[in-house]
Amino acid sequence: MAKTLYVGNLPWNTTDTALADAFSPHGSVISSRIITDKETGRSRGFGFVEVEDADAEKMVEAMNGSQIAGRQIVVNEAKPRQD
DNA sequence: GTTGAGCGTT
Repeated sequence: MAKTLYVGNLPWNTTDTALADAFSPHGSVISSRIITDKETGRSRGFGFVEVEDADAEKMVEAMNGSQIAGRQIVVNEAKPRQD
């Protein structure tokens, strides 16, 4: 089982690996992805991190308001994209 | 070489 976490307010140079590296010590990270613009190919400044269901709540509590690359980030449970 | 609220693709 896994849950998707929405991560916003990320620096432009943040990568999916940086997200996984930042969330890994706080719980089990299944996968991580940074959303990039389809037209420009550049980072949109936010991404998604898939983590274990049991750790999802802890990840949000631990990482929400935290800082990545010197910038404060926003962490929430992502809206269900598909049922 | 820019920007800053917002929820993504196979």
